[in-house]
Amino acid sequence: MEPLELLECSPPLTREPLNAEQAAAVARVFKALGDPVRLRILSIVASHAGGEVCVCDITGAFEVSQPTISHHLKVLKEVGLLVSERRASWVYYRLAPETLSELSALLNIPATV
Amino acid sequence: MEPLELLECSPPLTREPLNAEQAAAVARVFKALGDPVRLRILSIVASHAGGEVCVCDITGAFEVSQPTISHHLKVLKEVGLLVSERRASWVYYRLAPETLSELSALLNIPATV
DNA sequence: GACTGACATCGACGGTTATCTATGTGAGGA
DNA sequence: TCCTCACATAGATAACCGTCGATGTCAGTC
Repeated sequence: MEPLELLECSPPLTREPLNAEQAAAVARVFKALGDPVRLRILSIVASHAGGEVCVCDITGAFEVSQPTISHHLKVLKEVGLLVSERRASWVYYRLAPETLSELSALLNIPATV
Repeated sequence: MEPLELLECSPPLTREPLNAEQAAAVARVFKALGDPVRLRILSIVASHAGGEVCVCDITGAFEVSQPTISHHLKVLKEVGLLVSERRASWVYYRLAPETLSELSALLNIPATV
């Protein structure tokens, strides 16, 4: 699956109404962002020096169980917000390029002045 | 309730990890955006000439029932994405100022070059 | 005041989701 | 080979959510 395809060709919300297909694709990503734990995970990854974090760095920052964190990481990965790579015993997550920027552009409103 | 307060003071995701309170406030808005029908409603309002639409203009664009549209409008209003005003028999919705821009800024990633 | 049209609220139902514990898997070390 | 550590998957459960039909509310009209 190519999670970003429809996202890339969706116009800014202010230009024209989204059709059903575009809306479904975009909503999928926003739904992933609509959970406090996932948002915090994303911000941990996004703000971390070096651009990537080990899962153990994330798990330690929350009170929820390790499988729950694993579940949230999977969701963020499935919608194209994160990518992962295994090195030895550890799995590292980093931001998928472009996805956040595309969302940002989608929500951007041209200056009214 | 002031839905925008925490949103305004939340740093971009890439600057520092969100704390639990910030994440909860932001997730609330993204959750509202995480439904295809609500996204389409928002894009209809955002892209409409004049900046506001009557509920009847929205209801006609979907196959879901009128109470369902009313429910979604309520959700979008509660998180501070839309505002409404009644004039005579009709209710008009328009974008709440700033909210979309704040979300856009939140997701924005500084250029890596 | 009674009727109609526009919209909101209510209560119910089915599907989804966040969380947990238990277990599986894959890699490195003794 | 066996153990341990890091992480993912499976299955269960309780809470949440999107949708509906029925009904309420508010404004204008006859």
